[in-house]
Amino acid sequence: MPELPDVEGFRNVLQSCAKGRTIRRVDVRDPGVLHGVSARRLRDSLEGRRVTRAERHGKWLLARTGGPTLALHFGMTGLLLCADPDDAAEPHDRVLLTVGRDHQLRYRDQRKLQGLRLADDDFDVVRLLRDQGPDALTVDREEFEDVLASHRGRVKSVLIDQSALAGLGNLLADEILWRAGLRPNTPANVLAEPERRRLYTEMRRTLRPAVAACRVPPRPTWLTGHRDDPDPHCPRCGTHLRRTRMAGRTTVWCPGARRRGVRAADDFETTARRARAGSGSR
DNA sequence: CAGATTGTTCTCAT
DNA sequence: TATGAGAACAATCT
Repeated sequence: MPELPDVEGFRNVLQSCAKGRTIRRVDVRDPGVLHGVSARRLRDSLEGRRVTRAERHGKWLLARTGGPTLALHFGMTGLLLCADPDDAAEPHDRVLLTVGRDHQLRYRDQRKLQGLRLADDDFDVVRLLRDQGPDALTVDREEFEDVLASHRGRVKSVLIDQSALAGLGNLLADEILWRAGLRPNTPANVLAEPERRRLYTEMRRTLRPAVAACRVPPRPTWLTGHRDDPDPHCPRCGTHLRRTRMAGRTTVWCPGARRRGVRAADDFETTARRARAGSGSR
């Protein structure tokens, strides 16, 4: 589940739950989620330290302490929540961090595909993020277009390749390509300038509401709202949606006419904006 | 029971 | 060197 918007939500959880508070207790209930660090060393490194900053790069969440940094990755099913330390933990709560007097961060994950790491210092953080591309939420248009121009692979593969661009997952990539009216199997480096520009614009237009919702919202006007339908149709043009496999992931796309669909989407957003502005000013 | 899953990483082939 | 396919990882659901 967790893609950039979800992790951005977890960053807010981390921020509001722990920022400025001291880590009083580290309770590793399942060491299976720890990577490269023992439960003991994690505890000894973190207990007594204060959480100073919550940062995110791509799908990585970082809890800075001024000394070591806790790095969290949520795989497909992970999440972070803030609870009362007195509330009973659930079976999939793998690590509990009691912060301050009455807050507790809980790393919960049904599976254990990813997990927690400890970076001893800032060099370690750099090492951890070394292979990550620019963050999808903050990358500027020029750099984004450079990413496209420098990859010959299919544009969908490039969008979900964390070393090319960090943060997008399977749902977001399909959603953004659909909005931009581009086929996922197009080689990234053959996209013309207007297409590259459109892709960047639609990435931003998709990310903004997704981050606000802390997920890719399955709205009726979005591809994501229909991709799991038994007989999925395009919410813009009604064309029967195609499901294929690309880069090992289920890929949903609309084989219908393209420019028309893009305008329809633009019109929808513009109309919605006007409606809001109108109702607000009257 | 087979097959699927919104993530990453590795191996092998092209 | 770059890219793609497939498997592996863990746990659950259809």
